[in-house]
Amino acid sequence: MKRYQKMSQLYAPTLKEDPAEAELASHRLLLRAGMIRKTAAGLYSYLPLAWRSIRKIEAVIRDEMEAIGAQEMMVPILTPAELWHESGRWDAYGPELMRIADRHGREFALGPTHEETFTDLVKNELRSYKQLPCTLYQIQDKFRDEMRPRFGLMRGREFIMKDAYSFSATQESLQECYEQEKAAYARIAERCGIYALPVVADSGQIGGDTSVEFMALADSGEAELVYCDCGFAADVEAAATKVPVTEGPGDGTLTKVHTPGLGTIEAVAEFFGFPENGTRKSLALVAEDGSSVVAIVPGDHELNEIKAGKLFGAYHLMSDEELELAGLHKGFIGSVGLPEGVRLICDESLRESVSWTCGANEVDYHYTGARPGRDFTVDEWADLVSVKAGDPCPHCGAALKSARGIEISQVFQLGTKYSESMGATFADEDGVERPFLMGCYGIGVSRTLAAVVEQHNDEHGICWPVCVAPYEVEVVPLAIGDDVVAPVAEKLVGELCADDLEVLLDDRKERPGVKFADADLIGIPYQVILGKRGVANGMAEVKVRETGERFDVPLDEVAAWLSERVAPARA
RNA sequence: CGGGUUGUGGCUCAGCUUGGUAGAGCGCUCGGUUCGGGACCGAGAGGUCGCUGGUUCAAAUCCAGUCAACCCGACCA
Repeated sequence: MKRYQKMSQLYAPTLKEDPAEAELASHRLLLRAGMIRKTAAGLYSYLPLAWRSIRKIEAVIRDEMEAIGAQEMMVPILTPAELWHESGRWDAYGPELMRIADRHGREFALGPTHEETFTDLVKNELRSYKQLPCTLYQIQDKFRDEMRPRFGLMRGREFIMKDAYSFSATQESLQECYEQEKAAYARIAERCGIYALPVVADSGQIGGDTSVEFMALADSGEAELVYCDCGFAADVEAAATKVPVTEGPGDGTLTKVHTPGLGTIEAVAEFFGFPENGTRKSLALVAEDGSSVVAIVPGDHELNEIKAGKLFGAYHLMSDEELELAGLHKGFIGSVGLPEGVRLICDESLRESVSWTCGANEVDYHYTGARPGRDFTVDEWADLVSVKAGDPCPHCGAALKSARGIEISQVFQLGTKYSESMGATFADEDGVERPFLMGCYGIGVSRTLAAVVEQHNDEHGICWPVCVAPYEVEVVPLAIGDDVVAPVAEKLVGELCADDLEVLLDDRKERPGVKFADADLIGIPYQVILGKRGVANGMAEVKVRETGERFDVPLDEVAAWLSERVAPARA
């Protein structure tokens, strides 16, 4: 027997107009539906409706964690600086780590994640391989002093996260823990009503399936990813594939061509009547160590900033002054005849190509038919490009598609990074002390809520999937003050509660239009509309929020009708 | 942290250029009429115009500083 909530008493201040501060659907609708309120930049209060959904998401997580044997616990949000010094992250984490000092001047950090705390916790108690593997987790507020908090719950400075840490004796065991978490994460996303793809997040490791992010597909997502029907998906920042390259025009002999004013890839390609892919894009940059570099990629691709960062450190593209100083000419940079002291680094995809079209390092001239090894020397071949839609899938070769996504969770194999630096060891079968092999697994709980809304809304408001809806059914009696409808609503609500349905009753003395608008905005999955005429005929009208379908159901069958549909849809 | 924009009742905004009694719509309160898709009529309440200083007889308005928020960028389980 459930209790029901009267809307007249519900703290859910809905807004008729869009708040000026909100751009994203989730941000706008959660505010308008009276589910969240901003307390300060990047800090949000969860009002009763949102909190019910959050608790449902947490319930799904708890269920899936229990199923794989992970144990829930709780550590302090406040973490002593010593732990961060041990791992080296007090300095490495940077300004994003929120620091605080107590009255004695002792320093603490508000936990942005808890590898240190959990590693420190277990290192004295998990002493033997016999106790392993062990996975512990918590659901707790996390703090990150984001440079730019935005998009409501999507990127806050304080947010709810489930974080799990596994401790294993062997790589095989770590792999197993990791796979279990990964599988659980896929089920969690699905049970929360989210369409998410597991995305390769770090391909820098050779054969590296060491980190996967789950991306809820949404145009508003901050991450760009490429994916393939074969199941491959990767963040464009991390994706690597063999980018196809076409040879440029000409017969393969080095030829200097007058190209007055053609300083862009587009103009050059048009001039030669060749696709942009047949040209070579040259970028001049200054690496972190101050050295000058020319990086060359296929003309129709972009230099990947993350990959470049790994090669060149904190680099920047040359300004006009720096170009001049280095003896380079904007729009006409190329591989042939580079000035002394400029390193030439070219993308892997170009290694087999023997007829390049690129700038001549002379204003208003390009070369065609430039051949590496014959006409110029490449100092280094490296993976430099951002993979884009249409490039071949590295697994099956089909054309990749691109999409945007919201990162809702991530699983990661840490190895011994923390256990080694913090001296967390156990005794193996031979009595030898070894560092734990660790994994960590995070889910952005509050972000998941936002992602659900991003994927389930229309022009009228939110369309909650049953599994995470604040309530399952909203009963909307019309005809205010009518002495027939009100008692019928009361009776019906009693029946629904008896069937363990979660019910919101709109008992407010509002006109029908207001009730309908709020019902659609808040987005409870099933609306039971009780009008004067229908009730007189013993009928209710049930509206399915997400599809807009309407059903006329006899009053005494409504509870059964709803139970039949709601129960199987629960998470 | 760089670039841009904005701070005026609970919300959305006008007024500022050209200084002179602080406005509208929505929301809220009371009375009445209405009642299946954000009603109407009437009567009200509610704002030191982000903050500090300056100019002026006089500042929401002009000037300087400062704080905050939002957007773009860089950054980010």
